[in-house]
Amino acid sequence: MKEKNVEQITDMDVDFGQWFTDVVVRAELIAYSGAKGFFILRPYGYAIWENMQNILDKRFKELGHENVSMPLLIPESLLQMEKDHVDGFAPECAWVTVGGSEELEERLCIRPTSEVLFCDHWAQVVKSWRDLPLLYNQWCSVLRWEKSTRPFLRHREFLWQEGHTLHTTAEEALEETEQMLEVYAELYEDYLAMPVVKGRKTEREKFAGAERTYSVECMMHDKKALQSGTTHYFGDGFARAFNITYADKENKLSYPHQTSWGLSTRSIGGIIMTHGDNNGLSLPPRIAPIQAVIIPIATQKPGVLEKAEELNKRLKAANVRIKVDTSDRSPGWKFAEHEMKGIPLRIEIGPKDIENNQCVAARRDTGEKVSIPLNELETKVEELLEDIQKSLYNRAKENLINNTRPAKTLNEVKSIINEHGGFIEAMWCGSDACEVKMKEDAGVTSRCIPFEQKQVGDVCVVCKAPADTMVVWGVAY
RNA sequence: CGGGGUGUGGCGCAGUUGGUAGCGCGCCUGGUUUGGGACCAGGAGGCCCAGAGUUCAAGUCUCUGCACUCCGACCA
Repeated sequence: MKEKNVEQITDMDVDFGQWFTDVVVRAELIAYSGAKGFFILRPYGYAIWENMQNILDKRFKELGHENVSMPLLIPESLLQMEKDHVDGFAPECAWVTVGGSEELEERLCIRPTSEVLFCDHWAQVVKSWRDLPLLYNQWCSVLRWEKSTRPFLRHREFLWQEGHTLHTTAEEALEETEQMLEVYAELYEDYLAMPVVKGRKTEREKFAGAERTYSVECMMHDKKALQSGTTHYFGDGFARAFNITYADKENKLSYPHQTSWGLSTRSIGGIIMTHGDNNGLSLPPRIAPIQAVIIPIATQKPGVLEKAEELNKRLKAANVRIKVDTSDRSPGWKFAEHEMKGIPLRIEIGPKDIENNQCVAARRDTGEKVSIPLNELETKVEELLEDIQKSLYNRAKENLINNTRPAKTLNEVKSIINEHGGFIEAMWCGSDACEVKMKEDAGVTSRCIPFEQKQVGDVCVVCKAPADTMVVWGVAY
């Protein structure tokens, strides 16, 4: 595709960070607010989030989850009941200390995550094995006082969903943890056209207070890793800390087993950095708020607007998320604008087309233009959207495969990272010291221990002790 | 929290040796156009980030803040 928009969007090969910022602002996904790290999700950006919400919310409910709403504020004493958890989150909490003109007796934390709120509530309501499992989810925003902030990738306040569940057995809770990871993986692979690496986090990288953390990891276009969704298994640690007990079938008081899992608007940053190019955003059809835009050419010529409206009605009836751009901008302007906004398909209809009983469709992903006979409109558009979805996925998958490399020695890791970046598959002995060494020497962190293991060696990439665990390493966002 | 960058109409920028603010884009009105960011005419819009200095005079010089942004360290 021809290079355009250079005045407006920084070339991604010149400065990927600036490119990203340019795209989110120019495509009207986000606006900066008056407070650092607090971003405005504009209608177009929010619409992407709403589509994700719809997909996930439906899945959650199919799997038996119920939505709830927990308070925004957490009393300090409550936050402190689980030691690892408070150690993990206290450094980035924001506090409410004054109500009206009164200094508060106990300061209140603005939730950075809501585990303790659920625990406190469950300690009161859970009585019997008949009450379990509890499968809860909430859509909300949380606050973490990040030091450096970026649109989508690191907000101080961000929108997410957090699922929290309580089970009678460890097995059931673990199953839930893995099942929800699978739900996230499906969202990424099937809807966002983003291939994922599924796996388990190391001790060092796991969630504060969790016994196990799983994640889906994605590779961005600049070959850095984005942790794209996490699920946690807590065992009965929180239950013990918060004294959540129930009478089991033998009338013994027992501690339930717990999970939590979250996915945030960060995923929108992932879509941008996976599919975007120098012309702006490029959205997978299944998540795009507008899947195709009709551009009438020569709108004053008789019949053009009417024909455009007719195509609009037909495609709408075929459940395509479609809009007609009847504004009085020039066609060229509209082409560039809608490309920047990542609309997967553009449909041009002008006097020449009407004469030939056709329209012209242009793909956002490849720039390719094809003529479509009007009697095949619906089927061709659906085919094209499907094909764009697939080809975006395939392209991202290629990027992931081509930039994942095995390494046997620390030196090899370093040279791969310096030369190519991307993911590195290397064996690991399981020791924290070796993980730290990877970070210090090569600048990479463990992304996850993939479920799909490969034997890329017999010994730890750092200490040479026998190792049978393969870890994926990378530079993370 | 460290290092860099930037603060002048909505956005991007000019602004000379200090003399009281301009350009492009965008926006509004009308008209002509329309197959890759069209053209003409008219118009609206500014406590020059803030505070304190220096000076007859500060967008410009000097301090001190603040904000945003990028890159590191830390985290979804």
